[in-house]
Amino acid sequence: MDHAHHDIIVRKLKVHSPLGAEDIAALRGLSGHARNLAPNEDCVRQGDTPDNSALVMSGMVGRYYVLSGGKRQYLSFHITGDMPDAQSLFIERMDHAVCAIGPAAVVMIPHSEIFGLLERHSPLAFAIWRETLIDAAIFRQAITNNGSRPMQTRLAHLLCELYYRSRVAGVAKPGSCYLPINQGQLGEALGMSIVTVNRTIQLLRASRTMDLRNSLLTVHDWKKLTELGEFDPSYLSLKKPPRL
Amino acid sequence: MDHAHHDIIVRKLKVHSPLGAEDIAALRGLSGHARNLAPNEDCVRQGDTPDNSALVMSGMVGRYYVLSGGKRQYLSFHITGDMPDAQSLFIERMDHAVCAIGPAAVVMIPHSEIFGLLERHSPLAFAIWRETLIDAAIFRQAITNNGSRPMQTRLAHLLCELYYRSRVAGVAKPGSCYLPINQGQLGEALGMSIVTVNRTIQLLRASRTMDLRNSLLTVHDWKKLTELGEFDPSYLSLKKPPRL
DNA sequence: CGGAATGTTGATATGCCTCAACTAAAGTGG
DNA sequence: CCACTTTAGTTGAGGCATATCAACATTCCG
Repeated sequence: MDHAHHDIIVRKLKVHSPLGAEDIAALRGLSGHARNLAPNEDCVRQGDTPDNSALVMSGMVGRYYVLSGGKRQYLSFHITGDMPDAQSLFIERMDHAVCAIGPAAVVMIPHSEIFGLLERHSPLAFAIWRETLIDAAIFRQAITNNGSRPMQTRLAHLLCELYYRSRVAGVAKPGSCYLPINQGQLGEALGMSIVTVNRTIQLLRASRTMDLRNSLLTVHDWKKLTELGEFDPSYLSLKKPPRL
Repeated sequence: MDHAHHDIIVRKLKVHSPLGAEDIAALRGLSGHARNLAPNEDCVRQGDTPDNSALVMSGMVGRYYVLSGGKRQYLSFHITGDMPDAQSLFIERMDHAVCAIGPAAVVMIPHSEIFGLLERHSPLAFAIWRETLIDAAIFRQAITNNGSRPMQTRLAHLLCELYYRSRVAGVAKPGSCYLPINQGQLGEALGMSIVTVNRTIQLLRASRTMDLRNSLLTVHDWKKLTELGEFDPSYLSLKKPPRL
C-alpha cells in the first residue's frame, strides 16, 4: 500500500497552511471509499448534487464544462493531493464535471465527515478554504491564458504549472513529470485547435525547451520554459516555494 | 444616506446562504472605512498584501491581471454587495489588482474584524466561503467564454451575467442596467480587439437584442440574448432565481 | 495481429487583428 | 459658456494567424 489518504491530504494542506498536531489527528479520523478510474471515466457529472468530495490519490483528473454543442472546455487538471470538487461542500449543483485523464485513483470523502471537522477545527476550515482560493487563483491564470496570451505562451504556461505542481506534490522527478493529457484535451483546455497544439509542441521541441510524448513531459530548459510561458508561481501561494 | 454597509452585505449573503438572526446581528458589528474611487482608480494593486477587504457599496469595480508587457486582462466585474477581494483573507499576496470601472464607492473592512466573526459564527464563515466559491464559478464561465465561445456568444454571455447579477442585487430596473465598462475594457476582458468588440455590439444592436451606450445596457430581448450567450444562470447558486 | 485512438503533415479558407483615419462625446480651463 | 483637448466610439482596408479539412503515420490495446 502506498499511503493512506490521510497522509496525502496532510501533506497537501501543509504546503500552504499551518496545521497543529490536533488538526492532523482530526484529519486521520476521516473515512472515505477508494475508487479507481479508467481514462476518460467521469467521477462527477455536470448537474450532479454530490454528498462527497474526491481526493486525488494518484494519476490525473480534469474538470470540464460541457458547452451546448457538446464541446468540452477543460477548466483545470489535478494531481495527487488535490480536491478537485471541494467546492461541492457549499455549492449544491455541479456546474462542471470531473473525469480521469489518465488512469487515476481517488478517495471519495463524505461531506458530512468534512463538515464535522470544519466545525471543530477552524484551522482546518481555513486550510481547506485556502485550498479552494488557490484553485480560484489557478482559474484566474487560465482566464488570462485563454484571453491574452499567444499560443506558445499559453501552452508553455500550462506545462510550467503542471510540472511545478507535480514537483511540489512530490510526484515528479527532477526534469520530468507524468502528463497523460492528450493533444485534443490540451486544445480543449487552451482554446486552440488540435493542429495548432501539435505544431506548438513541435516548436517547443525544436527549441530544446521541453518534450512531451507518451504521457511524459520532459523539461530540458526550465528557465526558458518559464520565460516563454511568463510563468510566475507566486499565485500558487506556497509557504516555501521550491527551487527548480 | 443610502444604506449602511451592514445592510448591503446582509442582503448579498442572503441571496445564496441562510443567515440566522444572531448572524445578522454579528454582521452589524462590522466597522470599516468608506472610500470613493474615481474611474480607473486602483483600490488594491497586484503584489499588495492587504489587511482589509473591499465591499462594493455602489458603482462598479473590476479585477485585472497585468501581463508582462503591461497589457491588462480583466478577470471579473463587481457591483453593489460584492466583495471583490475576499480571497485576500487567506491569500497573502494579491495576484491581481482591483480598480473602479465607473465612479464607485467601497467600504474597506479590516480582516481582523472579519476573522472575529468567522471564529464565532460558522454560518457566516460558510456564507462568505460560499461567496468566494461562486466567484470561482464565475471564473470558470470566463475560462469557457475565452476558450470556447465565438465572439458574439462571448460578449452576450458577459452582458447576460452582468445584467442578471444587477437585477438580483437590486440595482437595475427591468430592461436595463448601469454598465460603465468601455469597449476597450470589454476587449481586455473577453480577449477580443476593440474593433471586434465594436462590431459585435453593432451586431447585437442590429438584431434588436440589446443596446449598449453611455454606460447603459438596455436589454430589448432577454430571451434572445440568453440564447445567443448560451447563458444558464445556475452557476450563480441563487436560492431562488428571479424570473426576468 | 488487427483495429482504434492518437499524433503528424500539408493545403486552403477565413475570422480576427492591426493599422489608420475619422467622428462623437466628455472633460477642462480660460 | 465656449474653445480646446482628450477620450471613446466608429468605419474601412489589408494581412496573417489559426481553424478547418483531409490524408497519412504511429502508438496503444485488446
